[in-house]
Parts: sequence; structure tokens; C-alpha cells
Amino acid sequence: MPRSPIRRRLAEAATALFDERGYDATTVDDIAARAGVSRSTFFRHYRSKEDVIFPEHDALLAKVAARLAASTADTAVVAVCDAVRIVLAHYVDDAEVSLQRYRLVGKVPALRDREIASVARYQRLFREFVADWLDGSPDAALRAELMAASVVAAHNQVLRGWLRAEGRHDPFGPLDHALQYVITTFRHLEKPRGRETSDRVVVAAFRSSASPDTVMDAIRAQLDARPPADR
Amino acid sequence: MPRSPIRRRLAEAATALFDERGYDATTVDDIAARAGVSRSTFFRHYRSKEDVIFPEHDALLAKVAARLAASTADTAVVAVCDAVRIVLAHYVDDAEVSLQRYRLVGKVPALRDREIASVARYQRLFREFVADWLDGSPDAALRAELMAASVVAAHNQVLRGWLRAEGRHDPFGPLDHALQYVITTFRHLEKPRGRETSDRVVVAAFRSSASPDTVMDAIRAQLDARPPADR
DNA sequence: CGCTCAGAAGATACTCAGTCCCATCGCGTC
DNA sequence: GACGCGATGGGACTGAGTATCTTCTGAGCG
Repeated sequence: MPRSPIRRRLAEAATALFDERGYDATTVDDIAARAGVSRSTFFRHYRSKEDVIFPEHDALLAKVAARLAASTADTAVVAVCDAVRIVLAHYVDDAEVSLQRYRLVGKVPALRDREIASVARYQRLFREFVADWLDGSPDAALRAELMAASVVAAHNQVLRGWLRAEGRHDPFGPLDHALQYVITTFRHLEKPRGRETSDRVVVAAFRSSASPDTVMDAIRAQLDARPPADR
Repeated sequence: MPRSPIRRRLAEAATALFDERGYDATTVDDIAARAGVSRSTFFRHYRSKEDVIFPEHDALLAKVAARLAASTADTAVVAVCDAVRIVLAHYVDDAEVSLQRYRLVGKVPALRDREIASVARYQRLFREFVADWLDGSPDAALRAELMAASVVAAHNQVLRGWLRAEGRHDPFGPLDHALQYVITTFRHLEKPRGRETSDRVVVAAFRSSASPDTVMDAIRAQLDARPPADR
């Protein structure tokens, strides 16, 4: 069923009509008529009127989950930050559609709520992933919630900025910048996987009994991983 | 309109029916009938079927906004953390209703989405408040987003725990504990209002090309400002 | 070439949420 | 007792979403 030509026609008809008359003033019959199919057919291809606007979310969620599962990162934050890039990439790949949806969602409260619910699903996925990862450590559930919320918040902030700018700049730089806040906030709360160094990065830098210069370098590296405002 | 006896009757009828037959299997007519009023009257008192489950959210949002506006806290995080207590208090005050709603929401996806949308409104309020407060400082918008998301996440985590435990323990201790993470994470990123201490500990330490010992001390100081679980 | 069978599309009827409008009723006021 | 007014009842209407039945189409096969 994915990517059938009729799905495409329906989506195009819908966006055109939403653009011309607005979301509420457009009925499913209108959409079907413009696409040259029957109302029944519409509901065979989209579960609801809203679904025309928010497609592929399930597939994307699955992709993100797969990425998490395959992650080789040493900490949960890093794994999740890595995974959230997929989401942004998805928006950027379909910039045209994303922008159109953004404009529409800004006007229709029902759609806004729906979008928020979608985002919450990613957040939940992240939360559960992190909770599993951290399982056993103190306040695991709480930290998982905070991490997931922060990563999603960082993503949202960058995405909104990109959308407001009508997709004119590359958003991955800003995303990395934003995620740096999150990573530096949470990374030191975790023990990196595999190694049995019960300490944070900073301390590890000092463990290697190196020259002061080496120490300084390590520390600088640590600092470079921080958000600029902190330097 | 608030607190009319008929509103109460409707709410009681609705919760009873939702409990007996489930949410989807209960029609608005059923509710109205059991409450002994007409369908029209139902919609005069509640905008929608979902509204019977989520009352007072607007009023609560207003209360939270008022608390924020009247805040005397020295940093934005603290102000927001303080405000979020009102939300939890509201749930705890109506423990019976909150628990019933929790059970119902767990079963009906549509209600879950609706609740998420409600929470998003608080988050937005917080975000805008913090963004105003931080206005001008670097990455203000990003930090506002992160702070708001974190405070809400902390609240949600505690609330869910309390609900899962069927309201048997006091949740304000856990809430404060959770908010400590958030406050210690964000507080040092803000200049307390009024005072003019423009640097963070870390920066000062490394700018001065000091001996490794001085560096170590500075880092320890930095670590001491972190959440307890980290030490 | 024509038959068959299955999957996809059309057609129709139904339920129910939500909106609108109008008639009515209770009730206090003048 | 007439008037006004807010709240209620009642009924009509729109539109989303579901279920069911019929019709088409096209691929495979004799």
C-alpha cells in the first residue's frame, strides 16, 4: 500500500484544498472528488482526514527505533541524540511538504494537538530506551524522562527555527549545537558502557598520568564539548 | 457556569458510564440521559465528550500563569519549578478524580493524546516565560525550551509515579527531588537577577593559565554544583 | 480468445459528535 | 399580569468514520 499513485493524488488534492479553503472548510468528499476517486477510497488510503497531513510517522518511528537498537554509542544520551537526527533528516528531506504542513498546523488547533501527540511518541520511545539502558542506576526512570524530554526539546527548537526560516539554512549545525547542551548535561551522569571506569570524563583525563600539557588538552576537549555560552 | 450542580451530575454520570461500558461505547446521549438532562444541555456545559474528563485545565493554566507573573525567584528555573507545584497540587487535591481519569486515559488513545496536548500547553507557557526572562542572553530560546521541557518532564515523572501508586504516598518530596536535578542543571547557566556575577566557575578556572592543582580545584567546585546522584 | 477469481474501487446506509436555531419554561421585575 | 431573560428541550443539519454490498479490472489460465 505504501506509495501508491492514488495516495499521492489524494495528498496533493488535500494540500491544495487546505491551502485554498482552509482545513475545516474542506470535507473529505471534496478531497476525494478533486482526486477523482470516491470517498470510500479516501478512507482506504488514509485512516482519517488528519492522516493526510501526518503520513509516514509510524515508519519513521520504526526507523528511529531500529537506529537506537543498533546504536554503538557508549552512553544513552549520545545514542538518543544520534537517533533524533533521523527525525530532523526526515523533515528536511521533504522540505516542501514539511513547510506546507507547518503553515497549516500553525492555523488549526486540532492539527497542532495531533502533531504534539506524534512527538510524544518519539519521546516515549526515547524514554523507554534510556530507562532500559540506565536500569538499576539511581533515579533511572527520572533521568530517562529528563533525557528524553531534553533531546526532543532540543530537536523541536531547532526544527521550529528551521521551519520559521522557511528551510533556508541547514539545520544540522544548530541541531548539533543544541544537542551539545543535552549531551554535556547528561553524559557525565552515565557510566560509559563496557569500560569499568566509575568516574566521569574529567577524572579520566587526569588518570592518565600524563604531562600537564596533555591534561590541559584533555580538559580543553572536555570544554569544547560544552555549549559556547558556557565558555 | 463554573461548578453548577448540573455539571456535577453530568460528570458523575459520565464517569460511571465510562467505567461500566468504556469510553467509546458511551454516547453523549447516554450521559445526558443518565444525568436526566437533554443532549443540548450536555453540550452547553461541556464543549465535547472529552471535556468531561479534562475539566478546569484552563483555570489551572491561568493560576499557573499568575504564579509565574508574581514570582520573586531569582532565576527562571526556580520560578518555573515553583509554578509547576501548583499543577501537581491540583491533581493531588482531587485525588479520586485524578485516579479515575488516569485509569481511563490509560485505556483510550484519544484521551491520551488529549492529555498530552494539555500538558504541552503548560510547557509552552513555561517556555515563553523563560524565554522572556532570558531574553538577550545567548541561546535564550533554546535554553527556554530545554528548561520548560525538563520541568514538565520532572513533574510528569513524579505524577505518573504517584498515580501508579494509586495516590498512596505524598508526591511533593519526590517532586522536589526531581526538580533538584533540573535546578542544579540550569541554575548555573543563569545570572541570578540583580547580582552581576558574569562568569561561571569553570571558565574562570581555565582562562587563567593556572597550575594543574588549581585546575583540579576548579573542576571539583564545578562538580559540586551538580545533582547529588552524580557524586 | 474467453473464463475465472481476487483485489481494488464505487455506492450506500448507518452511527455519532458537534453546531444551530427555535420554541418553551421558570422566574424575578415592573 | 405583562415583560424580559437566562436556561432548557427538541429537532434539524453537517461531516467524520465504519460497515457492507456491489461492481470493476486485470492477471493468469485453459
